[in-house]
Amino acid sequence: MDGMSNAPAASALPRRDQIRKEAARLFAARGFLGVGVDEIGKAVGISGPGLYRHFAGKDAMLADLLIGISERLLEEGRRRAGGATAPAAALDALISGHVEFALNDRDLITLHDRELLNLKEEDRRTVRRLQRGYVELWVDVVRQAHPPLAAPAAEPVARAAVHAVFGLINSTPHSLGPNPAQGERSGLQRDGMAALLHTLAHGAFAAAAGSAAEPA
Amino acid sequence: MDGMSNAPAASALPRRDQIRKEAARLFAARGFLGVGVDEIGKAVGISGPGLYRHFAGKDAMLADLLIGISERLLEEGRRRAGGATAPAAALDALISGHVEFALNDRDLITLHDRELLNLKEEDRRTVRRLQRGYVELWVDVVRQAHPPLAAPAAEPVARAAVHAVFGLINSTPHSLGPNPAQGERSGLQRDGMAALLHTLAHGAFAAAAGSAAEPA
DNA sequence: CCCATACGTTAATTAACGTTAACTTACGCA
DNA sequence: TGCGTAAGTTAACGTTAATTAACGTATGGG
Repeated sequence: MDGMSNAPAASALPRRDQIRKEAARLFAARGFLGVGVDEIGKAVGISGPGLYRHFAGKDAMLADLLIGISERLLEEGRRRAGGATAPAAALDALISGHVEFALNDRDLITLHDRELLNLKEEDRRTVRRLQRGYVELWVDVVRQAHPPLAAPAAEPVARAAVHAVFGLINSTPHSLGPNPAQGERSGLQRDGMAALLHTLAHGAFAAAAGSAAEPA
Repeated sequence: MDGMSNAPAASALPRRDQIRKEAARLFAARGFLGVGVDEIGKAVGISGPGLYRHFAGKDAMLADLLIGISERLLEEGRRRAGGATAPAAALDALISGHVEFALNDRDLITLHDRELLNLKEEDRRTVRRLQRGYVELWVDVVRQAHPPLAAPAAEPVARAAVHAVFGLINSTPHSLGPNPAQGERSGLQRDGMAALLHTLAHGAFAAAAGSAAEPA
């Protein structure tokens, strides 16, 4: 009655994960409504309705992807922020983590803020709750790391700055080539891009703190 | 044979512009493929296929919107950059202009980088050409305003930073409430948001220049 | 007066898509 | 051995959506 007692190491990925990966790629490339189930099936080597053995429907695939990445972002963010000793180090760790996400899981980062509107109400609420938690985490850490933003009146500023920095880091899908698969990047190497995003994010927060310090 | 010799001041907007506005709002809210022509028709007071008297098809509406905003961004950007005396002032003017766009035309900014994949090949090429021109304009100005980025090796850095700052400024749709129509904002007032985005953008570019100056 | 044109309407056409049904096949295990 | 279940297959169903056809109506100039 368990159904999956042993983890099959024979094929690289379990079917379900294989579907997740291909669906994410296709949704990111052409949009949730622009991709048919037959196409997802073909991408994993089965055809069309065979997917219904693994997911309840197309909606369920998208929900699985968006909830999954939202959970992982929040969990990893909490771990990193909690593992730091000083606020500045916590912020640094959050930024590094988000940059890693944006570079490693480009498809999911793209879907994360592009396809939320295609979720059914309940799943959308779930994702939004997780996202809200993630934002709160960042806002708290940013305000601790940058004292001028800790003033009560500066809370909306800190919050808006966090959203803006998300937009900044999540911009990588637009600024890199079409998809991972090459060693040659369009210009900047992967590590260079990570370092640059890190720097830009810190610069943005520092500027926000500076302007909040002298509100004139 | 001209068809529109006089500009009708009777109704607020000509039908065509009315359609543009409502289509942009609906596409931004639920995605190009998630909106039917009947719905667009109802939003402007006519029903369904009546739209075909004004646009060749649904694709043509999206193309019109995306090409239109790309042209206006590039044109206004060139005007602002050209009207400045010093590179720093030119960059400042570019940032202000883009922030104004993001705050005034949220729907179009959203569509601009979300629905490009729903364009037919030819229109997509047109939009991309305009976008490329806009990016080139920014890259040139940023490198003049920040000498460390003018080094040949720093060109990819400048380019990536420009994309990142676009992501930063364009994040406003996510960080503000659902849509314009209220005087009360979710937290930050409109002018405060404009000032903050301006500050964040400058901070990011300054950080990029700083890191390029000491590549260790 | 009358007809060409702009602007709509509703009905019909056609294609695509998500999902379900009905039916195989391989296989672990009592 | 034989049965239950996981995992597919193809065919059918029902819906939806974009577009086109066929058909009205006002209007303004010749």
